[in-house]
Amino acid sequence: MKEILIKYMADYTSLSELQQHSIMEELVIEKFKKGTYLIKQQDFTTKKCFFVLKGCVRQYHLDEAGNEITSNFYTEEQAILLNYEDADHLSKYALTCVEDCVLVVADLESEQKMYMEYSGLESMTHRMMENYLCQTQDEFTTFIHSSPEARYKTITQSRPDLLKRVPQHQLASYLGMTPESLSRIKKRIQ
Amino acid sequence: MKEILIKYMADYTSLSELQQHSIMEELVIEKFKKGTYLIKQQDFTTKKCFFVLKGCVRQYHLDEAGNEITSNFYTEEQAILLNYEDADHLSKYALTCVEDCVLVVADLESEQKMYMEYSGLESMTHRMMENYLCQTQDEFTTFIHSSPEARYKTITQSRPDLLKRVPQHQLASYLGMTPESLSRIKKRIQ
DNA sequence: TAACGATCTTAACTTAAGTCAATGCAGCAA
DNA sequence: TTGCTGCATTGACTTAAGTTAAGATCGTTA
Repeated sequence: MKEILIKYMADYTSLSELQQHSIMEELVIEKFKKGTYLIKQQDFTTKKCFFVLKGCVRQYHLDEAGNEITSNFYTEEQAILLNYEDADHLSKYALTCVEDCVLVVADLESEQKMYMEYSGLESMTHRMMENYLCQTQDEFTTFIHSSPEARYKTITQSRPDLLKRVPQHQLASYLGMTPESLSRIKKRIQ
Repeated sequence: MKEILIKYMADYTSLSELQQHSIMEELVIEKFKKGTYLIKQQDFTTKKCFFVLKGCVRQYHLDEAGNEITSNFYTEEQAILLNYEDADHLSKYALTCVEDCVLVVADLESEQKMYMEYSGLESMTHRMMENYLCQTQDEFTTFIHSSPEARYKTITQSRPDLLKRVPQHQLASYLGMTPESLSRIKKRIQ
């Protein structure tokens, strides 16, 4: 399991192998059963983040009408940053395990502590964050300029595994369309 | 002009006033005429970033069919991170000044140098980046789950200034719709 | 096994947005 | 002033996606 992290870090880090291993030892790795909530909408929360080693986590919230709006699926090697911008510290989103999961779990204190301990670590996560941001902006652009059908084709290419792992109606929501539309699109394309 | 930056930094920083001012002195601030390109699509580029003190910068690219796809407008107090993920270091996007602009200009070296010089600065930009990422993800979610009309209404609320500052057809592209649709939507809402 | 609920599909209908084309309008240059 | 150019509006038409509602399928549990 840990080799996933090692591999991931290797792309970014200027840290020594020794440091990398020692960091790994300090990380909190937890297992969660399918259906578990990592956090619920409106939960009080301090800063938290996760890194998916195994499994699939869904991020969603309920809109005014009470519909579930799925905003993201996180799978292997993806980082989850929890939005907690509001002054009240109540989470806008819920995070729930679509499958059994193995996650690295971190909070603000543990993160700060590690940054103190390993100089160079913060600049590494900083760079990871920048890349993640740019990638998110790219996806934003492609999505916003695509029809629902084009968005489905894109996801088919970029994350084919999701189609198998996730219920259609949740995927439809993630793609910004109704389950009926997604069903029709699939039929249209064969 | 600089008070904008001071104000902005104040929200994030743990740096002393003295340090803040000294950082400000080191920053490169440049003026650009309306129509100037900060970077063109396919330009070779190393890491660059900007911070808008005054003016409006448009980010766009040409799609396969040769249409201009506008992906962002950056205005006062917004940071521009250039996407340069590709190994070839060719910029996916163009950045052009919609108005006369005053920008903080930074590149990878100057950034690294400052981080060395002022400990605590990197963790500040790191936090800014996290917030920016979460905000982008939020926008992504609202946009993807909105109709073109709803997106227009949202922008009307969140960035009313844009409607005045930017040509309609570019705004339409940014909102992921045709200029004709935007025109009709405006008429519909009055 | 049967029955229930949840999910997915299908169908009929409505509507908003895309497409294509024409017109209107403003700014600019000759 | 005239005419050019680019942008915005309008109209007619097409189409894909939303809406509503009815079945079909699947899995779970009693």
